[in-house]
Amino acid sequence: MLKLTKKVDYALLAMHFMGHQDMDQVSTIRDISENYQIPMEILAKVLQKLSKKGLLQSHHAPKGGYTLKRPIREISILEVINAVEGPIGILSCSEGQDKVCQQIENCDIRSPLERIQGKILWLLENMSLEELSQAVPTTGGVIHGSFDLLGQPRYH
Amino acid sequence: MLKLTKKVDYALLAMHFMGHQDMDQVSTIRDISENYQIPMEILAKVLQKLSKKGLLQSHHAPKGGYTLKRPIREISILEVINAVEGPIGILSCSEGQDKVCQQIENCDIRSPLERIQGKILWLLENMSLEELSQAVPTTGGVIHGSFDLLGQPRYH
DNA sequence: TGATAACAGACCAAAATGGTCTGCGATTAC
DNA sequence: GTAATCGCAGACCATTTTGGTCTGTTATCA
Repeated sequence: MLKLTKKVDYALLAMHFMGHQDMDQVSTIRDISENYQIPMEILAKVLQKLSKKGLLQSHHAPKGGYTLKRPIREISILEVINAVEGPIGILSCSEGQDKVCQQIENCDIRSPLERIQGKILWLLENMSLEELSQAVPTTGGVIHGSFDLLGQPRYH
Repeated sequence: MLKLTKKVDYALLAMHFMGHQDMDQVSTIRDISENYQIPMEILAKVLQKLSKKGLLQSHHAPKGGYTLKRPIREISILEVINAVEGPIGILSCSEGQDKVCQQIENCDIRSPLERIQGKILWLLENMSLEELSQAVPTTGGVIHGSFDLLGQPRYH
């Protein structure tokens, strides 16, 4: 229920891993899977998807591996999710066009839920992988009068 | 992936249904399931959970059924979700305490993801069931200089 | 006291998810 | 040129989650 999949977790970890190396340094599946204890085969598939979607550059050869195609600050969480799981929809009726939702004609709550969904997507789209590296500030340091998108105070 | 379950859909629809009747008018499972084409048995369980959590008042007797315990404007989407599915966590490692996440010790992305989760919960907590009834404005009518929590314009 | 409503839980089927296995294709160091 | 090292591809399977069914019980009231 409203949960990210393991594959997304793995993708985020892998991207994060590569983001903390030189742009031109290759990382192999083995490197990453050993670092995070992720099964190699499944990580392989995840990285394949990421490279198909243009987030990674693959280089198959000895001494090959993957590199980032863009710096992590230019890649959003949403892009990663979309790459490995396809477009997301929180509505249970938003999946296949073939199957028809039984409730659709009487469903008066659809459009408001879509608004919520839009906001969630907005959140994910506007958080970059770079921010995944930033620890959350613990004490003090608020910037007076400055608030983020959810009305929470910004920190120095 | 990041999707609401049918049970939550059913719960929201049922609450919405009851919200548009007099507070003291009872609705039966049959009423609601017929209105939305929802299987009776499963709707029954959903409503049971809602009444156990104190969102509904049940009255079992002939001419009995369910009534809302509070007006819908005082009930958040999050409350409904929590009632039927339990507390939500977008992290795939946030489930059971018994199972240990393989990546936990090297997981450097946990706390940022928890921030995202917090924001999503905030969204769901701050949208009431009443808002589920409000259609989204289509054209014009923006209030100049007024924006909602996501920086989107407010409407008249 | 029996009809009508909710309550309870075992049970099952389908789908999503996480993971394994097996083999192929590309590149390059030697 | 060829063998080692890397990614690519897809069939396959086990587990978990989800959606739904079935059977029977309990409470209330006309």
